[in-house]
Amino acid sequence: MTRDRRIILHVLGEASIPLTAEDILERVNASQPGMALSTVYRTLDELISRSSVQRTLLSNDGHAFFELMGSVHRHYMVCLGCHRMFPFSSCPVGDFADSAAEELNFEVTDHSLVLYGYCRHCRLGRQSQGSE
Amino acid sequence: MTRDRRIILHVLGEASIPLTAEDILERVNASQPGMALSTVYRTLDELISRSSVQRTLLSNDGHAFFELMGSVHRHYMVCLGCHRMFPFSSCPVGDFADSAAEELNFEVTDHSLVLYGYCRHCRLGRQSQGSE
DNA sequence: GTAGATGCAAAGTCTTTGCATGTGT
DNA sequence: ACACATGCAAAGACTTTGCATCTAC
Repeated sequence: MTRDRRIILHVLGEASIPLTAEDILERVNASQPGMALSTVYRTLDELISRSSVQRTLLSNDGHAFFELMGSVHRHYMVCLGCHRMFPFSSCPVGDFADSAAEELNFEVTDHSLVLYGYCRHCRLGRQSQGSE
Repeated sequence: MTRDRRIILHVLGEASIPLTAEDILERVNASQPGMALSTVYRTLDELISRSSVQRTLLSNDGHAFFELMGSVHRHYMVCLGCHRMFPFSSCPVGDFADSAAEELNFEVTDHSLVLYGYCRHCRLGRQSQGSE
C-alpha cells in the first residue's frame, strides 16, 4: 500500500540473501535518500505480520536478518571469514524432524538450519597465511 | 582456577539445557549470593575462549544461551508456547553438510539446527482453547 | 606487592516507542 | 479533516567496558 513498504519489498526482492535492517536502509537510501531506520523496522514488522517477510536466525552477534517469506525452502552456509551467506535449497530436515519429534510428542512447525565454515575464497587465505 | 569460574561451570553442568546469563546468575545466587551479572558475562567469555562453553543459537529474541561445550552432539526442539527446550541427539546434518558444501567448495566446520513447534503440553492447550 | 578477579555503574549496540509533523484521500 | 505513515530522539533490553576495590599468591 505505502510507498516505503513497496520500496523495502523491492530491496528484499533484489537481494539474494537475508539483509539486516541497516543493509536495507543503505540500499533504500541509495535510490530514495531520507528514510529513517525506525521506518525500516516499523515497515518490517508490518510485513512480517502479513507473512510477506521473515526474520531469519543466522548468528548470535546481535543482528537480525530479514528476507522475503520464502516461496522456496532454503538454508544458508555462513562463512566465518567474510561473513557472506550462501543459500542452498536441499534440506535433510523434513522427514527427520517428524520422526524425531514423534518420540517427544512434539509438533514441529518450522526449523532452522545453518552451516558454518569457510567459503572457497577464505579457505585459500587460511591455507596460505595460517591466519586472517 | 577461580571460584566463580568453578561455580558457573557447575551450574552449567547441572542444567540439561542451555541457559541465559540471567538464568545462570539466578542459580549462582541461590547458593552464593552476591555475584554480579557482569561477572557472569566475563566468566562466560573466558570459558568460551577456552572452549569449555559455547553460545548456542536458539532464538532471535535478543537472549544468548550458553551450555557446556558438548561432549555429545545435540540439538534442540524449542516450544513456541512455553519456550522450553527439549534436547535430542540424533542429527541428519553430518553427511548432508559435507555433500552440500562440496558443490560450493565450502568447508563446513559446524552447524546449527533447531526445530520449532509445540510441546506435548502446549499442543493440548492449543487444541482445546484455539489460542494460548 | 602484583596480577588477576569482581561489583557497580556507565557506555554500547540493536531495536522499539512516543510525539509531533507530513501525506494522501 | 482524518487516518495513517514518518523522522527524530528518547527509551529499552541485553551485553560490554571502565574503574576502583579486593583476593590470592
